[in-house]
Amino acid sequence: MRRDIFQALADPTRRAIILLLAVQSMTPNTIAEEFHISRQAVSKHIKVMSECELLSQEQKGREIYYHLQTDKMKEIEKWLEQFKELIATRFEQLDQVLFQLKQKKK
Amino acid sequence: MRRDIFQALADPTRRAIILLLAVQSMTPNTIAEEFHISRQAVSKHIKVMSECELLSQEQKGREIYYHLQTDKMKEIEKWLEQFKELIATRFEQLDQVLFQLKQKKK
DNA sequence: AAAACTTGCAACCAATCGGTTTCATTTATA
DNA sequence: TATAAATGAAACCGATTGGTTGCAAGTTTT
Repeated sequence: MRRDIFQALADPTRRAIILLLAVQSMTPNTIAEEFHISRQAVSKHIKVMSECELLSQEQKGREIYYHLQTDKMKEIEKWLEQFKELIATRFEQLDQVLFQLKQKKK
Repeated sequence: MRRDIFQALADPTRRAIILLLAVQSMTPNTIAEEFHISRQAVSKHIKVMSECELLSQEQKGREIYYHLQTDKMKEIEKWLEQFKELIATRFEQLDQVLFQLKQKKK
């Protein structure tokens, strides 16, 4: 079961959990209170995010605090950068084409 | 069937198609040549991306050229910005806490 | 020691996903 | 005009998803 941060972001509930944990590390119970789904459903979302190393856990007595691994989000940014670079080169190519057309005119 | 650009990005094949189309608009057939899946499978990926308005089509005879709507990608960036802002405020809060601790010491 | 709390895991379920094969339609070409 | 090409849509399939309920295990609290 290959996990991927893009998959982690695909679900709206998980995105909301990420934003929650971006502000403050929390336990599954307190996270679940924010949504209208069961504690176990939240637990499954946490599992998905843990599997792609987006979350780390810290046991404190019988509670577990989940921390967001903010660095992992850079993978998204990295992909977006790659994308933007391609767009940029596309425009460079277009510029080149337009320049050549201009030359021909002369 | 609510579509979402985050869903569009969730599949690795679709991400590859996006990068392809970022360079150059293409027809389903030419896209399919790049992958080891059927043309129809590519067609389904295109459908998903069209449904969230990430692609637009341009009919040219019996061919259809698919164009990437690059603006749509900004929704991802927008969400990422929101995320980064929360992280920033978290550090501000941390700074505040550290400052208060320092004051107490005095 | 017993009861309560916090959690993860397994079993189950309907819906969706990513792929296939088959077919119908439209457009270009022989 | 018959044939070939390009595409989308539908039916089907096994795997995965996002949810549920029930349960077991560890930790506090009484």
